[in-house]
Amino acid sequence: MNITIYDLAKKLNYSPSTISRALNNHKSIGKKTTLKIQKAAEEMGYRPNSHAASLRKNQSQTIGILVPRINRPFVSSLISGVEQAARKAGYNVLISQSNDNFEDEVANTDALFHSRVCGLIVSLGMETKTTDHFKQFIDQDIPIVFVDRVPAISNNYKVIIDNYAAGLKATNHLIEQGCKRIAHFAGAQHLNVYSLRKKGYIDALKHHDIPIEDELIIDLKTLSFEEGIEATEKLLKLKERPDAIFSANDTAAVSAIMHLKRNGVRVPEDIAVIGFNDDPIASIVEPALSTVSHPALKMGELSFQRILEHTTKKTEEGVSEIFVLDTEIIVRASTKK
Amino acid sequence: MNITIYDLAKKLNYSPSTISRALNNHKSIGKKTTLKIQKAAEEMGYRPNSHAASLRKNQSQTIGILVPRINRPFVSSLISGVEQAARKAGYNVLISQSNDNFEDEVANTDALFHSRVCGLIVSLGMETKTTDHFKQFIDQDIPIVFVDRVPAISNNYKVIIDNYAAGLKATNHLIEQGCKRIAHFAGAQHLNVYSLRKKGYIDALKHHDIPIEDELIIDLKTLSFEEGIEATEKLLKLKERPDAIFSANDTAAVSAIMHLKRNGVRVPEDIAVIGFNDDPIASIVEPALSTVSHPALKMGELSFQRILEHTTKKTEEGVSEIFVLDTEIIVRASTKK
DNA sequence: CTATAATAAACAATCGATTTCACAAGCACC
DNA sequence: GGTGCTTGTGAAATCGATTGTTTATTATAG
Repeated sequence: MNITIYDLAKKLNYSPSTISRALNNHKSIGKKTTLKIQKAAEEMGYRPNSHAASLRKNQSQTIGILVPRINRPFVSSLISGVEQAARKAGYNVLISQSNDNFEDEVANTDALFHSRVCGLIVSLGMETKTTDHFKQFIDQDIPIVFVDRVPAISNNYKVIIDNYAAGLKATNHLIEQGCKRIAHFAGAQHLNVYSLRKKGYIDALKHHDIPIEDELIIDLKTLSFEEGIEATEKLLKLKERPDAIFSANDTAAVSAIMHLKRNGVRVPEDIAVIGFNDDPIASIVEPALSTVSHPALKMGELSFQRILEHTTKKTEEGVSEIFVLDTEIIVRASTKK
Repeated sequence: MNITIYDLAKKLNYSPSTISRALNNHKSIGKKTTLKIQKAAEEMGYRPNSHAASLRKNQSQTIGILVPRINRPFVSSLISGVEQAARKAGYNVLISQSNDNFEDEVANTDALFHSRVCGLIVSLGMETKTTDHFKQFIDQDIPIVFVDRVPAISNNYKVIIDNYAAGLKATNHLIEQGCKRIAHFAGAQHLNVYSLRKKGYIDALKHHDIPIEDELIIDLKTLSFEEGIEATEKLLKLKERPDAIFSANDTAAVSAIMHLKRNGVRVPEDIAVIGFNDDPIASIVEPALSTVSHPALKMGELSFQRILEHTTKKTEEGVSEIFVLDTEIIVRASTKK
C-alpha cells in the first residue's frame, strides 16, 4: 500500500541501506546516486514511515506542548506560533493541557515523554511547585523550553518576557499620567511572572517616592473576571480610594473597568486602569484598556527554534539559556488622563 | 534504559508474545497469568513503546486536528474539548492549522496522513472547495470528523450545529423585539455554515411577511473587525436605515456596535445587533452583545467520541453520521428594545 | 487408561528505517 | 606490482511490539 525504501531499492537496484542514506543526504553516497534516488522517491510518491524511524532512533520528529489551558488568548497564540514554526521544519506538534492541575500536569508530562517527543515546550500550571516530573527529559538530554510561567531550575531553556521591567513600565506609565495612589491586582505569588510584575510595581513607586500601601495591593488567586470585581469592590470601600489600578492581567482589569463604571466611577478620570497581555477584550471594553503586550506568537516560534537548534546543533548537555523578549506598553483610553 | 516486553519476559520467565498478549488482555492468556504480568509491568514501570506498536499495526493511538486557525476562541475551545476527551482515553492529539489557505490545508492533511493518525478532526478553511485530499483517509477507513465548517461529501462523520435553525432563531428574536428592517452580515457563501445562517435569516423574514431587501444583506469575505465597520458604514448611508443587524459572527457584530456608537446611533434603540459564537468580546462590548452560543467544547468531545467508536466498534465501512447540536440564543442588552 | 479436545504459552516472522561493519573498486605512491 | 588510502555500496542486525502458526499442557470423554 505504501511505498517503502525496499520498493525503491528493488526498482533502482540499490540496497535499502543506500536508499536510506541517499534520502538522508548521507555524505558517503555519491552525488549522482543521491540525486537519482531522491528524484525517484519523489516521483513514486515515497513517504517515510516515521514510526519506523522513530522506533529505530528512539526519538520522533515530534515536539510536545504542555500548557495550563488551550483556550486562553495568550496560550492559543503561543501554540499557533509553535505549530507554524514546527510545521515549516517538518515537525509534528502534540498538545496537552494540565487545566492548572498538578496531577494532570505530571500525567501529561509522562505521556509526552513516553511518546518520545524530541522536545517539550511547557508553561507551568498554577499549582506547580516541584519539577521532578521534568527530570526524565533532562536525563535523556531532551530539550525543554519553559515559556512564560517558568520554574527556577536550570538545565533547560526559557523564553520569557521581562516581567519586572514590564511591571515597572506599566506603573511608570500611570505615574506619568499623574496618578499618585496606584493599586495593584497581583497574581499568585509563587509564579514568578506575577511576583516580578508586583516587584516592578513596587520599585516604580519607590523610585518616585510614592509610599507602598498594603491596602492597595490585592493578591488574587486566578485573576478571573469575578476576582476582578471583588478586588475592585474592596478598593471602592477604602477610605481613600486609589486613582489607578495596575492589574496583572487583562481579565481582571476589564472586569474592574466594568465594575467601576457600574458604580459611577469614571475611567480614567477618577481611576485609570492598565492591564497585562493585550487580550482581544482589551480593545473592546470602553474605555479601551491600556495594557502590556505579550508577543505570544513570537514566543512560540522562538521556543521551537530553541528545540530545533538544540536537536540539530547537538549542543553540549546541560545548557541553560534564557531568552527575554520585549514587551510594549499599549496606551489606550483607560489611562489617558 | 526503557523497560521492554523482553525485559518483562526475562524477569517473569514468559515469552515476549505472552507478555504482549497479557498486556492487551488477550483471551488466549490465562487469567492469573494476565494479572501477574500486568502487575509486574506496573511495578517495573513498563511503558509500551508506541512507535513499535504503531509500526507493526501501521496505525497510531493519535488523532489529528486540522483547523483554520488555532487562536480563535471557537477553535481553541474546540481543540480543548478534543484534547480533554482524547487524553482521558489515552490518545495523543496532533494539531495543525491551515491559516485558511488551501495549499497549507492539503499539505497538513498529507502530513497527518503520513503520521498514521487513527482519526482526523477537521474544520475546513475558507478557500476549500474540493476535498480530494481527504480521500486517502476514506480509502483506508480512517475516520474523519468534520466539525462546524463541513463539506458536502459523505463517508465521514459530521458534528455541527443547526445553522439554519440558529439563523431563524436569531432573526425571529429580532422580530420579536419589534424590528422590521433587519440587515444581515453574511459570511462566505460557499461555506454552508454561513449560507445556512443566511437562509434562516431569509426564511424568518418570509414567515413574518417582511420583504427581503438586497441592500440589507451584506456579503462579507471574512467577517473581520474591519469588514464589520465597512458594512456598518454602508448601512448608515442607506436612505432608509435598518433597525437591526444580524451578523454571522461576533467580531463583525462587535465592530458594528462600536462603529454605530461612534456615529451617534443608539444600540439597541435605533439599531439592535445580534451576533454569532458567543466569543468573550461579546459580553465585554457595551451594550453587551446578544448572540448565538456555539457549544465548542462539547463539539470537540463529541468529535473525539465519533472517532473512538468508529475505531473500537469497527463499524462497517462507509458510515456517515451527522450529529447536530443545539444552539442557544443568548439575550443581552444589544437587542433588548 | 488412552484418545481427543480445549487451553496456555512459545516460536518466529513481520512492520520500515537506521546503522555498524565489511568489502570492493579505484587511485596514488614508492 | 604491492601497500595504503579514499569513495561508494551492501549485508545484516537492530529498534519493540504484534500475530499467525505450533507446540506443550491439561481437562474431558469414552
